[in-house]
Parts: sequence; structure tokens; C-alpha cells
Amino acid sequence: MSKIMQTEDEFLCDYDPTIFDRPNTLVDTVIFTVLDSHLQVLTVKRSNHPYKYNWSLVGGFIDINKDLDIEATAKRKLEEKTGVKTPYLEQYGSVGNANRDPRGWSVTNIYFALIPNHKVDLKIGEGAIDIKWSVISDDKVSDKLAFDHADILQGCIERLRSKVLYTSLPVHLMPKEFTLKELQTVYEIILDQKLEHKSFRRRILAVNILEETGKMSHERGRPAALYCAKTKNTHFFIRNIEGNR
Amino acid sequence: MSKIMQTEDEFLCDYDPTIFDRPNTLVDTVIFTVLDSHLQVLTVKRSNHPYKYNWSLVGGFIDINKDLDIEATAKRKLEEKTGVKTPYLEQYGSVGNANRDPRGWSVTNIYFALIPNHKVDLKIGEGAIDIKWSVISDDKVSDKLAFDHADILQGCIERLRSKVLYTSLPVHLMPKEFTLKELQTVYEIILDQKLEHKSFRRRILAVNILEETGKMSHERGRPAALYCAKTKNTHFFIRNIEGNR
DNA sequence: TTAATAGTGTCTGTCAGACACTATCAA
DNA sequence: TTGATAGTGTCTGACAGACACTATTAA
Repeated sequence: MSKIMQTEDEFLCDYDPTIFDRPNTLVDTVIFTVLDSHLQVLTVKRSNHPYKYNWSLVGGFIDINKDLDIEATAKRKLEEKTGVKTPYLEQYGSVGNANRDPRGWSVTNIYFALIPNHKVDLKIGEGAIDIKWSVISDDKVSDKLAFDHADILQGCIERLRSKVLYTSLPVHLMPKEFTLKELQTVYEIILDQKLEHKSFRRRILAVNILEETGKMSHERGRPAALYCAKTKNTHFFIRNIEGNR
Repeated sequence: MSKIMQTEDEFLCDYDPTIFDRPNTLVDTVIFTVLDSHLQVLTVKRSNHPYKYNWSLVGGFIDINKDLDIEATAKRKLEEKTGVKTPYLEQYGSVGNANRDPRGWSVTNIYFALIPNHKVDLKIGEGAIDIKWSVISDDKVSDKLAFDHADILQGCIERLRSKVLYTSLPVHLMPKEFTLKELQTVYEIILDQKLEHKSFRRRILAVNILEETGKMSHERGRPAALYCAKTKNTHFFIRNIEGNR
């Protein structure tokens, strides 16, 4: 570092990454599903300090020898816990400050995932002694969450809710085949309000993101057409759902 | 760490934050302004390796002894370079991977700022030998930027542009007093398309975010009413600007 | 007067909500 | 048949774009 002139290669050769104090760096993922008529989030019970035996979001340290990027860390943890390999995964942002972790200055990179509730196979991974879906009610879960995870969860719920007003995001929460009414119900659960069914059908069908399977769902009453998603892409509407006037 | 039972306090007392490899952690800010009929971004020329003498975004390492949170890092760097203390500042997200920095695995927490072009006093800070506004054209600046800053810049421009379709964000780029036509021009510069003036006036005036100062701007032609922002809050419209049909 | 720019009046188009109506199944 | 649920017809209202019109200044 003290040489008068130095090439970039010489600089990197001499570079000591430990001379500056660096924050701890983590990745946390808010894994959403809709189950039993509720928006739910995957939580794990911590087996280690800090916040030993408290429930928390799914997350942990980046393994810089194994993960190529932070999204890979999120996917690795998510697959480890749920077996789901290709969820809808979007970055929420990052939070970093001196107080969020008693071990010291830390930054967490936050993702949220949407996964259909079918065929999820929960596994208690390392660092955990329990895992469960937690019902979200009033933007919170009933257990007190470790660290600042309650704030992070609330931020992700708000982001999700506001995007649901102008996107087809809830399609990522559906099973392979579903009826329009089932999709509407998922919208209603996330938005926490009833929607007008005619407007909803018109809106969804107009943008050509679903395909009729030709099959019908036979529950009570008139059978309903089963649809499947035409694409993994999310549709962005140019007008919001406005809710009841 | 090897004790059978340990309280959280004992755990924290024994905790050694250096036993795991941790990525470098930075904060970068895309500082936007509108100047000379162009969207521009603040760039600095690096005085040190890596990417010595290359232009880059404003940013650097977190000072965990000085910064209480990552936003404070962003604000500190921004004030150091521009003298602006209370800009519009929003987190874009974070990017972290093994390859973005030749010094090794690194994560950068990205913010974008909107500042009015008046009274900005650029200062070459530490780590830099030059500073300038760079014109954005085709989502890029003409200089090649260090690290993955060109990608980060592009992501922030896309985020900005999409939010401008349904928010009053451009108000944060205006001087204290401005005409509706001047505001419209800023919208047009960011969106890179002409807007219909009647629709624009109707949209902005309907939501009551501006206040008439009573003063008039006297340029060529009929004088125009001068407005100022009623609030620092950003308004979210329920319908997008749809552009020319 | 004219050129330039600010600002209005008003028509159409799109798509949201509201809500009554019809359709199709099981029991 | 009736009850339940799926799906349609169609009105209204909000607000976007289009574009012609009027208003106010300087030269």
C-alpha cells in the first residue's frame, strides 16, 4: 500500500481484506404461501445463540466459498428448508445497522419468495430445532420474531400487497391448475378485502396470461373452468385494483 | 463456543466475528439530477486501485464506527460530495457476488437520490481525483464505469422511470418554485417521451400536491403560474401515465 | 398586429366498480 | 324443483389521451 506507483495487480496481491472492520453479512428470505385461507410465512426456531429458541425468518450467513451471489444464498436456504428449487424470488432490499444483531454491526439482504402450498416438504435444517408456517394476521405473526425480523416481515407484506394491486403476482402462489375464483380468493386474502368478481375476471382474462386447460373443477354448484399459467412472467397492469368504492 | 450450556451473554462475550469469511460491504448511491435538458448522474474519478482513474458511482465502505446504519453511509458520502443534506433518498436494493470486485466477494447496498440541480457544490472527496455530472443517454453514461456500476446505474434508471409513471417523484428534482410546464419537461426527460400538456396539468393539479405561490414566471409568451411543493411526500397515482396512444 | 407560450373546454377511449341477470351442476 | 356456485350483460364513473380553442405577454 505504501509503494509510490503500483499496478492494479500489485495492489490486489498486497490487498488484505481484514484491515477494515466489516459488518456481518446475511441473507434472509420471507417465504410466503397461502394456506388455510391465510397468508403465511415460513419460520424456523433457532437452535443457537443469539435469540436461541426464538422463531425467526429463514436465513443465515453467506457462504462465500459456496455461493456465487446473494440470490444463490437465498435459494440454497430456501431449498434446504422446503425442497422448492425455482420459486418466485424477488429482492426486497437490505437493512444494515449497528443494533439489529447483538453480535455487532450487520447487514442483511432480504428476499421474498412466493411458493404454492402443495408439495412443500418442510425440513428442519442446521441452526434450527423446528420449522413451521406462521399465519400472518394484521401484518404480524403471533410469535415474537428474533432480531428485527418482525419489521422486515412487515415491510415485505407491504411490498407484496402494493404489488398485488397492479400485478399478477398471486399466480405464483397457485397450484398448476386453478379456477378464476380460487385465484380471486388469493388476491382477496393478500389484500384483505373482497373484490368484485366480474371486474376481476375481466381484468385477468383481458391480459391473456392464463390458458384454459379444458378441464373443469367439480365442487358444489356449477363446475368451474380450470386454468393454468401461460408464462412464469408477471404481468404489470397499467391500472390498480381500486377496491370497493 | 464449546461449552455445553451457555447464556446469550456468555455466547456474545466469546463471539469472534472474524472466524467466518465475510464479504466486503459497501454502499453506492446513484445521484440523479436534471441539468441542461438531460437526466444526469454524479460520477467520481477514482484515485486508487482497483479501477484507478476510472469513473464510478459515489460510494465506498461502511464506517462501522461512524455510521449508525447503511442509509447514514449513503447520506455521509452524498453530503461530502454535494453538500446536500436532505435529498430524496430511496434504496434500490443490494448486489453481491464473488466477481463484482477484484478484491473479492463483495456486497453493495445501493441507494438512489434525486437532487435539484441548483446550489449543488461539487467537492472532490477522498478516494477521488475528479467529480462531474455525467449525461445519461440510452440508459448509459459515455465513460466506462468501474466495477458493475453500469449495470447498477441501468437498474436504477429503470426503477426511476417506472416509478415516474405513477408517482410525483420528479417534484424532488425541481427548484423551490417552478411552473407546471417545467415539471412536465422533467417528466418528459426521464420518460424520454412527450406528454400531452392538458392531461398532465389535470393529473398533477387534481391531487393537490402543489401550491400556487401567487408569483408568475416571465419568460417569452404568456407568464406562467409558479408553484411550490406542498409536502415532501411523494404522491402515488392509481393509474399510470400511458403515453401517446 | 404577430409569435410565443399558458391555460381551458370537451370529446373519446379504456377500464374500474356495481349489480342484475343467466347457466349449470348436485341433491 | 331448489340451492349453490360459475359466468355474462351492461350501466356508470374516473381518468387517460387528443386536439381545438382562448388568454396573456413582448416585440
